[in-house]
Amino acid sequence: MLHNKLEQKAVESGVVCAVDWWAVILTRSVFVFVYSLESPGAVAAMPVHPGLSIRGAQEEDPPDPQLMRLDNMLLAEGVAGPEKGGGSAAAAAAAAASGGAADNSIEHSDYRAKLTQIRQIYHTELEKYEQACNEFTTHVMNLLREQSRTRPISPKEIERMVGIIHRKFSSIQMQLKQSTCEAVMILRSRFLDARRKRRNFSKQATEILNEYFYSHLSNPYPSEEAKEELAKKCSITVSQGVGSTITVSQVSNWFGNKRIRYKKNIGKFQEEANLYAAKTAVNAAHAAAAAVQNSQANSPTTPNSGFQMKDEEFQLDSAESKNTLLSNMFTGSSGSFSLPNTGDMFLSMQSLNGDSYQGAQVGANVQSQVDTLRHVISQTAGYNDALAGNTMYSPHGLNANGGWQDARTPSSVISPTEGPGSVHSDTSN
DNA sequence: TGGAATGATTTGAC
DNA sequence: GTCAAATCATTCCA
Repeated sequence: MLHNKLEQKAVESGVVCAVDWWAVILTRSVFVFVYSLESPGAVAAMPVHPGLSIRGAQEEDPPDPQLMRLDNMLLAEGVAGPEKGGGSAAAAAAAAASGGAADNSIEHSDYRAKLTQIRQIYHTELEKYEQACNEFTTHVMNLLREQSRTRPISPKEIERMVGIIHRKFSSIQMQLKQSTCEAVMILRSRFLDARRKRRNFSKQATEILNEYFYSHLSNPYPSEEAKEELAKKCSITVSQGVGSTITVSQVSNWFGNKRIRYKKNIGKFQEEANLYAAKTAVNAAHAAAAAVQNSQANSPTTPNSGFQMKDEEFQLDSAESKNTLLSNMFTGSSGSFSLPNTGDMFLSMQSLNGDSYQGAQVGANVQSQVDTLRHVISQTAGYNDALAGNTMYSPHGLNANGGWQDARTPSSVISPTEGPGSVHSDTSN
């Protein structure tokens, strides 16, 4: 009876209603933030009510499993707990989950910035909430003190009232944490969705990747260094909007997809393979010519001594004049080329590869291009039975089981114009 | 608009 | 950890 009267008085004085009202106010900020992800600026317009508090209740109440789950989640997401660079841990986790893109892309920093905002809102509201709870408890205690003048109030009664307040504020706290978790989840899903959103690579990027793939057809497994190099090369040419770069994992994805799809449908990729093989072969010819010129210039008696073949060292002008034999074999740049005498062609490449330059780096450097040319030759000459075991003329380096020969010991040549002479060790395997 | 192409993800083996 | 394979999800294009 007395209790009912007291509660009624509390309601009349707006005490209990205020608690429910606070539940709305305190959690609104977080919700508003979530919706403001779409329309930033709305947060600033929201009024903020002065606070409450309930620290005592948190210490006294038995741990709520749901609350514990929320706490753990907020900690894991980097919202609760000590600040570590504005939730960078969560951002890194999200980046890792999205394919290991450890780059500081715009999207990444955007995610971090928004997570920091959520964290700030959460802590501000939590602080206000604790303060408000303390004030509110004090207010109720004063009310009880007033009541004690007219009637005796037992400690049990006081305890019960405080308990009611604490439970109310606990539920508010739960709502705040829930809202924050939802905000983080929404942000995260949008962030990940945005990354999942597929964009085709630029033509140049695809060309670079294809060039590498077809020039290493016998073993299309680029090393980490090669992947990095390719990613770097591709990023230069990619223009897909702000923050669009090709990462190492994207390069890995690309090669993974390419290997599978090539193997599944060799016929379909034939033309493409020929095109790139021809392209690479011309490059190889140019490189070989440059090597010849270089070696002659450097040391007439000891050819090729100390020669290092690299893209930037190509001497295309002289290559043009010294390799008309090979260059003339390819007509146009569309990939359609004629091989009137594939045997001769192969012989000339053999001599390039082994005979004339045996033991020299030049020979090693053009090895992959020779492989590519062999592929062209074999295709043109009708060596289509790739899986039949003719490894000499295997157009794609696939073994009889359908796997690439020596797939676990990849060649790691950075540039299609480089050869096995500059093989990098593939630490990933 | 439907199918092809393609980048990303998942799963399981190693 | 990487890989192949299957699959999903999106983009491209006739």
